[in-house]
Amino acid sequence: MKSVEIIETKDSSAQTKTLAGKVYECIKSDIISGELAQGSKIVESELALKYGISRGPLREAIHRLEQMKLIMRIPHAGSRVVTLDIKTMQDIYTAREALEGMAARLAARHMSDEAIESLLKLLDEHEQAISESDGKAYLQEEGNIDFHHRIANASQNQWILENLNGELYQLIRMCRFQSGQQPTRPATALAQHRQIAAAIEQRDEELAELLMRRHISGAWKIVKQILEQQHVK
Amino acid sequence: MKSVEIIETKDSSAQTKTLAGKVYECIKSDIISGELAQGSKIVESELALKYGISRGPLREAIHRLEQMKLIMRIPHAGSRVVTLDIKTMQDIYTAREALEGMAARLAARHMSDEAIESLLKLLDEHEQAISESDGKAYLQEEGNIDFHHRIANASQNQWILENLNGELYQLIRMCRFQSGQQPTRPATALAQHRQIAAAIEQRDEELAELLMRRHISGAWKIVKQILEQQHVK
DNA sequence: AACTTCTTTATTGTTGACAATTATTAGTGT
DNA sequence: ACACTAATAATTGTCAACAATAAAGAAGTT
Repeated sequence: MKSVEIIETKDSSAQTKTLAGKVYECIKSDIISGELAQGSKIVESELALKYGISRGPLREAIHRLEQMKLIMRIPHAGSRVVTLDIKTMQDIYTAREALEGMAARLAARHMSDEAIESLLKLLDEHEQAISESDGKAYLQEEGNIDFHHRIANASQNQWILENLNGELYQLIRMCRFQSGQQPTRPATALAQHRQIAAAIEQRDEELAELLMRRHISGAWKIVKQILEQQHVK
Repeated sequence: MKSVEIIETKDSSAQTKTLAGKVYECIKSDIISGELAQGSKIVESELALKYGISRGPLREAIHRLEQMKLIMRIPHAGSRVVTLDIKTMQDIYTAREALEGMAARLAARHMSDEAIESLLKLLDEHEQAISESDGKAYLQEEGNIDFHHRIANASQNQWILENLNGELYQLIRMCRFQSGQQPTRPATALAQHRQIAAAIEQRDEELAELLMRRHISGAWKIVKQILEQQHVK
């Protein structure tokens, strides 16, 4: 019986002020980490007891998770944790390809010179991190996310930003987490990141979008192989 | 004091079985139609009284509207109807351009021959409708939506489909409704639709995506002009 | 008069009990 | 033993009262 105690993080500060928000974060973590198994049934009274709150705020948390597509719900019949089959993940990656491609195009258009410089510096740090410890790929993974976040931010498109950092990001993270994927080919990824950054630096919108889309569709091919090896239908 | 009574429609049948679902549909209509003005404050007890339900389900409805981005909410401080400024609408249209462009690409890949034939037939009907009554543009507007829906469906991408028909569609509809936009240049739109359909028929993914993106970015330019004329900041 | 602080008020967040619905199980007939 | 129906239990949906929080207004100080 764990009680609700969350450290306030910058991206969820506004949400965690309420009980529902805190529990939402808790359950989200449990789903993404697999503590709540895919396809398992969500019983409101059970979870309410587990987190030591009443069903009201818990219900709200569940609804948010439903909107985040981490939970499937049928009226009067209850909710289940989503099951990530290959088709679902392909749809996610395809949507991400479209949106993040557009984000790269917009970044090439809007990104400030200082932000571009900072981005290039970030890539240098990544290179150093990779060469220094080619085993510890964790940092590279974090850096990977960082890179993509910066592009999304630079797009200055609120809708695209929210969807990339919200729904799509959570589902991809869940997929990575539960299939135990280690970052593949960090050097290749870095090279592609450099190409994208260069295109942005040259304000070449067309190229930036094209390269980002290739980068993501390439990532999907690898993820797909891993999933197929694990007999995920 | 209107009570809740909704005719079940196919796309919302699963949602309207519960009180929260019905009220959600009601409020959504009121927001899109402008009966609930942009930026106006949402007071829970007020609305609960208006619709004759308790605050529980109403709260759930509000949360859904928030996820649909029709309402902005701040914890402990209440909710307001979203205000559609030009930047927001531009973000929406840009996201739509990316997603529907991808949808057109996927449609060119996956659409069945019968569906394509049916699509071409639909366009013939549109042509007839336009020439018969070039004043009544309402039908053309409906048809426009129908065309885009078919492309989205043919993409067979669940995520893209849900977002195009959900969030993005509602916000664009709200914008159209409240700025009193009449369908502009139905003949031009039809011609572009024909081009897109032709590209799909030829299974030319690249061209289908390109044309769809041009089509939507063109539509945005017109919408933008209208909004600017109305001094929407 | 303007600013700060405290009090009041209005609104949201939370709770536990109750109603409605669905899933499960027991019972009956063939 | 199997299929169908009826009673039962489990779970979700709804409600109304209570607590916590933030906005609005009054009082006092500089």
